Amino acid sequence: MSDAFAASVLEWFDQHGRKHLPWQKNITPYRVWLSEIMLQQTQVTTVIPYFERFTWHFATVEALAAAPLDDVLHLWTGLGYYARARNLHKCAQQVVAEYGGTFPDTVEALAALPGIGESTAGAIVSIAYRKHAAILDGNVKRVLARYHAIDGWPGQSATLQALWTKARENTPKRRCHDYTQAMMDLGSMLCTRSRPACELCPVGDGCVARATGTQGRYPGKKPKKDKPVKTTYLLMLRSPAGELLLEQRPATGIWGGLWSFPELPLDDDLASHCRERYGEPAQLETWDSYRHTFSHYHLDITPVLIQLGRSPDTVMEAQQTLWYNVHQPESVGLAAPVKKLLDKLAELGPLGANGRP
DNA sequence: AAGCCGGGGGG
DNA sequence: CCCCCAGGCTT
Repeated sequence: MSDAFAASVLEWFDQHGRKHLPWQKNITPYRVWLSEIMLQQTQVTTVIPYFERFTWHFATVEALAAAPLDDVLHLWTGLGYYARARNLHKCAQQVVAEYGGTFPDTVEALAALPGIGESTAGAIVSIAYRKHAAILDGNVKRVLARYHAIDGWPGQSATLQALWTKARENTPKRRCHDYTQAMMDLGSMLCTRSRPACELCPVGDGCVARATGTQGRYPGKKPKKDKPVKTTYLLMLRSPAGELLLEQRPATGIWGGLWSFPELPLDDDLASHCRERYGEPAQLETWDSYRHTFSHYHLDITPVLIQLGRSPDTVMEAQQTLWYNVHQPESVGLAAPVKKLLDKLAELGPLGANGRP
């Protein structure tokens, strides 16, 4: 039963599967691991340029382990879920310290490392080491949920267990590495979220969802809850030399470890805050606010450009600060909205003009 | 079991 | 606007 399923999937893969993605060239455990971490909750087309930059800067796990965390976060800027980058760095250091720079080859040992869960471990074992292991990523969940008509949201443990059981049952001993890749290709190329191409599916004959026309029901959808809206000023404090003041955020929480503009609650009196803190000759320019959406809330941002008459005597609080030169960028991690604002500030020109276009 | 954690692509 | 993506960690 499972053999027939795998055989059909593999036959389709030989003809139509993807075989030229960057991490499919020069396959090593390091490169497979790096790609799998980047691909967590992130689409292939988004990951590709990041993967290229990362492997260019860090060709080996030793190089990654030896790098400053700020360099890692810098290269990760824009990818999101920055805990992945911090765990990536920590994991590299553990692999070097505990395994002499060679990734372990079992699901158990891999899943004990930071940032590697059961599915990512299975992908490394099967693809990099060509040993028997199952995966269960978003693609495989969708394929199996439809094929077996498994009800429920995969976030529920019962649903997840049912999917894992099917995933393990269907994974063949032979050509396991190709099967792993094939299932991900099947999910992303044919068994798509909307309008799946069932006519082209190699296992369409046995698919319960197709037979009953219920592809849209699987996998079960996550119960949605309305996201709260938060608001803030982002203070773009610009020195006479044109540099911007950035603060490093705490290691945990949103944008953990990244550098960002000082924030001020939208309720506060902007003018008096600046007067008290940065001296009178400051010029304020409030930009149009815009919405940045996270996975669990909206953040309405109002940027404020504050041109300082002189550099304040720093030492705000215990927080780490730096003056950022938009024309000679530091190698630090930046939140996406911060990077966008810095890019916009760079376009405004060397200095002088404190107005927008 | 539920919440936290980004940003972007596509409908 | 909506959805969800090669998930894992924390509580």
